[in-house]
Amino acid sequence: MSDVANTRPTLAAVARRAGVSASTASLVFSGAGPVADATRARVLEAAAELDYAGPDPTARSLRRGRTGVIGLVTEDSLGDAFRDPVNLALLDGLGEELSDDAYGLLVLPWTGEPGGVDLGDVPMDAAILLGCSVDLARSVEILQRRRIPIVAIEAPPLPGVVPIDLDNAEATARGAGLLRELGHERVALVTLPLDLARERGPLTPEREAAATAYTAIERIRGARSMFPDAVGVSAGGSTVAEGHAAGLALLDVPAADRPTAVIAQSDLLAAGVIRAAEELGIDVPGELSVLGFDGIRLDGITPHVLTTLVQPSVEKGRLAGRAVRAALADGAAPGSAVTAELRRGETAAAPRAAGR
Amino acid sequence: MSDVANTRPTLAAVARRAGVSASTASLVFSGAGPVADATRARVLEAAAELDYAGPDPTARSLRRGRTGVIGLVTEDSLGDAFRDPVNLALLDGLGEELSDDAYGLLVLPWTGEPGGVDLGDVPMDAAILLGCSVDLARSVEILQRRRIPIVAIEAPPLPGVVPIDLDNAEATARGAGLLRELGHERVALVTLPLDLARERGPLTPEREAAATAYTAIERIRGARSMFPDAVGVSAGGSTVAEGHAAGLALLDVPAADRPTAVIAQSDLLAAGVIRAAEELGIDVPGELSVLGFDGIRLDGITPHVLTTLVQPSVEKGRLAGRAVRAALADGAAPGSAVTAELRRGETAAAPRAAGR
DNA sequence: AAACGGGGTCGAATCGATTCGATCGAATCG
DNA sequence: CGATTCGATCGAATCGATTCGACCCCGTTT
Repeated sequence: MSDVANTRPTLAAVARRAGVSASTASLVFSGAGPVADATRARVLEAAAELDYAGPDPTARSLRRGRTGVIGLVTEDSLGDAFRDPVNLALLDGLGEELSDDAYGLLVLPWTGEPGGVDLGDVPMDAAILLGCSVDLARSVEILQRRRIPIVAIEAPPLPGVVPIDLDNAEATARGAGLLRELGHERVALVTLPLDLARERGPLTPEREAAATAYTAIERIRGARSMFPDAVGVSAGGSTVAEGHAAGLALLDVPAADRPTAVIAQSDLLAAGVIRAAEELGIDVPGELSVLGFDGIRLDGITPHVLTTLVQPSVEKGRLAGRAVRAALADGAAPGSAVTAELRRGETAAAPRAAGR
Repeated sequence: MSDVANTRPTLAAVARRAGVSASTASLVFSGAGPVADATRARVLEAAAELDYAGPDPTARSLRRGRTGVIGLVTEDSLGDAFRDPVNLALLDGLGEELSDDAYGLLVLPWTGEPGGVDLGDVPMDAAILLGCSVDLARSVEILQRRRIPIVAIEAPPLPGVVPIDLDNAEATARGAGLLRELGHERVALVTLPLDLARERGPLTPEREAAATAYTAIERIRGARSMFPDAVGVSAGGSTVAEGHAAGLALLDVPAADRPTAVIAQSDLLAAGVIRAAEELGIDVPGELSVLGFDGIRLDGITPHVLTTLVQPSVEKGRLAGRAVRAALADGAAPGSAVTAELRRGETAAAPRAAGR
């Protein structure tokens, strides 16, 4: 009652007060091991008297070698990472799997270099890399030295990293194939940001070569497998506004130079392109076909059912969650791959169907 | 090279190999204290040889008493918490403040009881409560026992908890006042979920009395200060779809029974109500005025500029971040309050303006 | 009645670092 | 040239718990 007043009580203090050893007190709180009812009651009473809040999580983590925390590394700012509906769906799946084991999700925006979080300094049991580019390799190394299991969602293959893959290139190729079948020849691309700089602007061979964002690169590759010479514009993010700007850049030109189809790398970008077309008086799909990617719900954002590649976002989250759990339990880690399916919506048709 | 092969190397091992004491090796990595260049080099070399990844964050946390983690407690599922644009904006503000000190944000969905995360078991330096209801009081107690500073955003006042408040009741009253001035008398409410159950349905005195969601309660109170007898419907979430459903419930009735204005507790709900009105052939604002709350961007979700109460969401995040930093630095914690401002948009007008 | 078994408790080692105070040699000062 | 100071390093204590093996006592089994 004298020196314990100010400082936080410890398990040892509780044990002393209850007249038992620290080991026994520990057993009371952890639930493991047999403890006589009378003893348990005495310890709990002592704890209540001292206002003890239970074992310190940090100390427990050290001893047990587990923190109960899983890091989610993103390359976006905190807010932007979750502004993408695909990531939200992924979070749903992830939450489903992780909540069972009461894991907490530690969101770590990885900005590149300056003063940001050093992945090596963060206490966590495993890491999930979300939409991370090639630059991350160094951080991956640190985590691996620390023997932390890593699950990467749509990342370039790295040794020791469990991949959750999406057939970005192949799926895009399938979508592009549809456009080709319909008879399109002048096709333009609207891509996701190419790198951490997120600079928007026309796609040049140099910029493409310097790109680091894996998903964007793969989808470009898929599109180019059908339309090798397609022109394009890179957006500064996956938003309707960015798609709108990109759309204007591509479509606000003499009709002869205008593409007859746009391959957008996300549904939000596609919606923006469609909006731009509407503003310019270009009929979709009559004069312009638009292909999206993701298959998110576009409630009221566009009146059309988008022609797009529907990816199983929630499932990706579940798979990532399961992979983490498996890695933590067995040490073994099942990688996996999912597939996006082409949905023929209402925004793709044969070129010049309007009969000009 | 023999027994060190399998297990993770420790600072002690590195020190031994470099021929220095553990204390000196620690100084090398922490940067504190003077170390001779030659010694430093030797230690780093030893570390490299052993593939040492730097001091273990868990051990460091225990010794230092700091984890570098801040808990963000929400009552939604992982995904749903971030589906609300207001929360995203808040995250932006929070990230701004927290990234400087390289704090990680640990997202903790608090589901109530079953097997979810126990807030007492999570290693964190401070906690931010986001949109949390009265039920949380017990968890708050645990955190306080653990001497963890708590910042609560829009929560009922609790002793020892730093509040970041919004004038929900007063702002709503101002908005309702506008409707009254315009001449409305039959006004209906569309509220946010009343509790963790999120049951949708008509507002009854019993349900209102049993409500636990602070923000919803306050906004109802504000509305009732102008329209004591307003009928209402509670939604199951802050989404356009929920607003749409609520709108249909309120508006799909004989015109004589229909309210002339709806006070929605969020912009998304308001957008849903407007959509429902459109479907029913009810003109907004001619036959129905709609008031929102939040002031988010509703890009293309509705053609109108919403009449709404614009709250400074990003600022709330910043304030919360600053409060956390202050609490961690000084122990002192500045609470604060922000105000929502009425924006007269295009969705409120005098009743029956269409001249029936 | 001796041996056995097991529930209940305790001591001591351990998890991996940080940090305070002490030590020691060398450089600086008067 | 002796005294003081400063830089570099080390030992030992500490952070707060968990856990393994040992131990004791008492009820069973044969």
